[in-house]
Order: sequence, then structure tokens, then C-alpha cells
Amino acid sequence: MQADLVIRALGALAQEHRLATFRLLVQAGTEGMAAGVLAERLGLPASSMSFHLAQLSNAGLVTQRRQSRSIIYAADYAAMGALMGYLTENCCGGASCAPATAPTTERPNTERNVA
Amino acid sequence: MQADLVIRALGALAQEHRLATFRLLVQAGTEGMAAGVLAERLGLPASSMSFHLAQLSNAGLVTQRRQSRSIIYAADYAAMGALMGYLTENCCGGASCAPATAPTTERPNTERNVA
DNA sequence: TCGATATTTCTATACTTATCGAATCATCGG
DNA sequence: CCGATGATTCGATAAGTATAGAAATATCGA
Repeated sequence: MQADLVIRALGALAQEHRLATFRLLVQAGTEGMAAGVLAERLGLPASSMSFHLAQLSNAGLVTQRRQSRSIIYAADYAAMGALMGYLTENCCGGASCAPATAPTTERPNTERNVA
Repeated sequence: MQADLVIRALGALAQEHRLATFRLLVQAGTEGMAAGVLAERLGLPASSMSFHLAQLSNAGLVTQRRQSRSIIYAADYAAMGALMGYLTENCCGGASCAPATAPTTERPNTERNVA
């Protein structure tokens, strides 16, 4: 992952609503969530939600697919993994940076996410 | 690490010069580097460098200490580790996000970093 | 085809960030 | 104490980001 993409990814996550959006998508798993559902969960107007989703998409952190009228967004785990890899290799001195905590979050994957 | 700090940390790293700065500091190790040396390495005017260092400091990613006329900045590995921990727990689904690559960078720690 | 639904694009506005010269502050050597 | 050095703060300006209503686009059900 090259520096430019890393910067866009970091910038995409460096915003309250977008970080919350991405966390929801990570929880939602590969099924993803529709833009409208995300907007409702976050209490954002549709146009604002769309703006933020575009930023995440531009940074390569989410994928999108149309399903009927909805557009379903899903977290791109590979991209996030690449970002983590970059940070681990370039921004973490020796081993001191590898977090001791193992990932505990699980992702449901079964939810009505299309309106 | 709470969301607000995470956002500030991500925002601090989401900028070309600051990411480069932080990488240099990580390489420099606990000895750190003086603001002037960083500015020279990055080809930035002193005031710009100071601005970026303030951002990194505000995000808690670097520490500073005065040594004679110089101010020495150093990467705060614990803060970076906490950031990685947050991302791992909140932004990485199952295990798919843990990067396979082990950190290979070593940090010299022995350099003339005070002018 | 028409109306309803889901989402994006457009437009305007407010806010935040980046840049960098000039002025200011702190420290040192003599 | 003074000049020189290293760094920050100030101030102005340019550029980018966030917000959200209104208009436009796409899809569906009847």
C-alpha cells in the first residue's frame, strides 16, 4: 500500500461519522448495510451520508453494490488489513506497537439491511 | 483509547508531511530528533514544521523535551500501540485484518540530532 | 406509465486546515 | 548583557472539508 492511499484511508477514518460508519460496516460483515440504514442509525441526512460514504469509497475502505433500490456498502477487510500492515511496518518501532489485545468483536452477518 | 483521541490521531497521521515526520521519528527511536533537523530533512520551513509537530503532539503521538536550544521530538510508541489496538478491535472484523507481515524496521538510536 | 422509494449529485455556506514570512520567545557562548 | 541560534506564535491567505436542502437519477410495484 503506497503512502498516498494510506493518507486517504487515514483521512477517511479521521472523522466522527465516518469512523462510526466504518465500525458499523465492520460489525455488519460481508453482507454490508444499505446507505439508508446507515444514515438512519447515525442520524444523518441522506446527502451527508452519501458524502461520507463517497470518502470511504474513494479511500478504498468500502465496497458498494446495488441491490434493488438500495446500495449496499461493506467494509473492505483487505484494504483495512493493508492499512494495518503499513502502519505496523512504518509507524511502529520494534515490537512495542503490536497491541496485546486480540480482536474480540464478532460480526452477525444476518440482518435486514435492505429497506 | 476513546474515539475522540483516535480521530485526532488518525487526522494527525493523515497528512503527507506529518506521516513522513512520524515515520522519521519512529526510525529515530527514543532519542528522537530536533525540530530543526526534521524541518531540514523534510524541506519544510520552520514555522510549517512547528505547525505539524503541534498537531502530532496534540494527538498524543509524540513527546517533546527541550535540550539546550533544541526541542527534541520523539514518537510515543505507547500511543501508537493504543491506536493500533483500537483499530484492531473496532475496525477489523475477525482475524482477516491482522497483517501477516512482521515488523522489520529497526531503529538506529545513535545519531546527531541536536544542532 | 406513474407514483413511491433509495440514493446520489448539485449548490451554497460555514468551518477547518495548510502554508509560510515576520515577529516573538528562550537559550547559549563569550 | 548581547548577538546568534533554535523554535514557536502571529497573521494573512489559499485550499480543502462538512453540512444539508433541493434537484436529479435509478429502481420497483401496480
